[in-house]
Amino acid sequence: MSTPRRRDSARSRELLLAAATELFTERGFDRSTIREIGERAGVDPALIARYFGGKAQLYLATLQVDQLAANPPDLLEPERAKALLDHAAQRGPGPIHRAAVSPHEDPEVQAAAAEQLHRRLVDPLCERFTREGLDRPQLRAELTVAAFIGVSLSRSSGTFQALAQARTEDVVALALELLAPRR
Amino acid sequence: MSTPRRRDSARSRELLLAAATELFTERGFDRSTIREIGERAGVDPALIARYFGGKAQLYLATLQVDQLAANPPDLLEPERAKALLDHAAQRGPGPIHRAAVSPHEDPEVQAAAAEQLHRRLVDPLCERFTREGLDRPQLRAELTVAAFIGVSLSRSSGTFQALAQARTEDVVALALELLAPRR
DNA sequence: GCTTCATGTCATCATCCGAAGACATCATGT
DNA sequence: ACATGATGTCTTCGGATGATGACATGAAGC
Repeated sequence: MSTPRRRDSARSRELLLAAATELFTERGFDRSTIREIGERAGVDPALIARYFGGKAQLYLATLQVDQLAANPPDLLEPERAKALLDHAAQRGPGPIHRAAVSPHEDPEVQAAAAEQLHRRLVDPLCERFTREGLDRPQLRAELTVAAFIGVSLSRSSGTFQALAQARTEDVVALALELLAPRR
Repeated sequence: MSTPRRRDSARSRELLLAAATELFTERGFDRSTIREIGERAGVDPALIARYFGGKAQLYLATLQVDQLAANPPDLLEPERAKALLDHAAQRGPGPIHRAAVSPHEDPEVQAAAAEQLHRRLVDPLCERFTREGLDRPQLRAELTVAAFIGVSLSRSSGTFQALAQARTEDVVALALELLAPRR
């Protein structure tokens, strides 16, 4: 068995990354402090500067690891939509979702978030719409993703009671009924 | 003609309120500072404390004045939806919209925002759905408003190019095509 | 004119934050 | 064992922010 080393930079790095993902997910970038991140990770926050360069770079790192990473989800597939909403409901909306509605101050950071958002959500939808021969596929895709993100974020915000309390299956069913293009 | 008094608390109050509405709309509550508000209003920021009690209370005051105040908009009426999206595109999403996706830290403030959101957007839709005999009218209404807000906020964030650049009429038409309940 | 209160200006405080660096401690190679 | 670099801990700095109160100034009543 591998002896648990008392000092392990890789492990510290990952602990910080995981804690940062949690906090950025729960409260967003601005309201998360590197002290909180360090506390949750059980790692001194000064190491954030050493291993990532700073809070902004740590945020960029979390974007790369965000759980959407799996095969590109197609929002119009009920199982995928449900999985995404479930994930958001249980662990909060991902940093990428937040970036869609409240842009980051640093343009570089915002651009990175936008790139992830497109690659993982918009582009797959756009391809689907193109395949289906719908007009304005890009606009349709962005509109759909924006609406989906609005629902996902609103569900976590506590502002909409019925939306937050409804079972995910019901939300997905209703949303797809509304969002699915007319045949 | 009324002599413009060099000292006029009512005027100072309104200048602060107007400037605060602008800034909260542009950058949200957290990223707006009372110094910026005072600067834009041409009024000393210390007067915020005197006339409103503090930054949070000033925010509450802006919620009451938010431009949605006019007759309850029905999102499914194209003219109303276009007006709301146009307004958001030109002057930024209102503070109420932001509150739906990123809850305020202070529960009291958040509750006030939620109340406005329901009174002005959710409730009218819910009544409409009820009249039309649709099931789950409350859930439908919240879902629709959440989606609409996602679109509105995303349009202003610069994350979605096609969505931001498309003419408002086209966005509304496409959104209504997607959102309108099946007949 | 003088008083008195409303209104406005300014300086300062306490707090929080991200960043940086000094210093301590452990691991590893020789 | 020792030297050296990696890793971790702690303190401190500079800046920003909201709040507060002391003080100044104008307005209104007498």
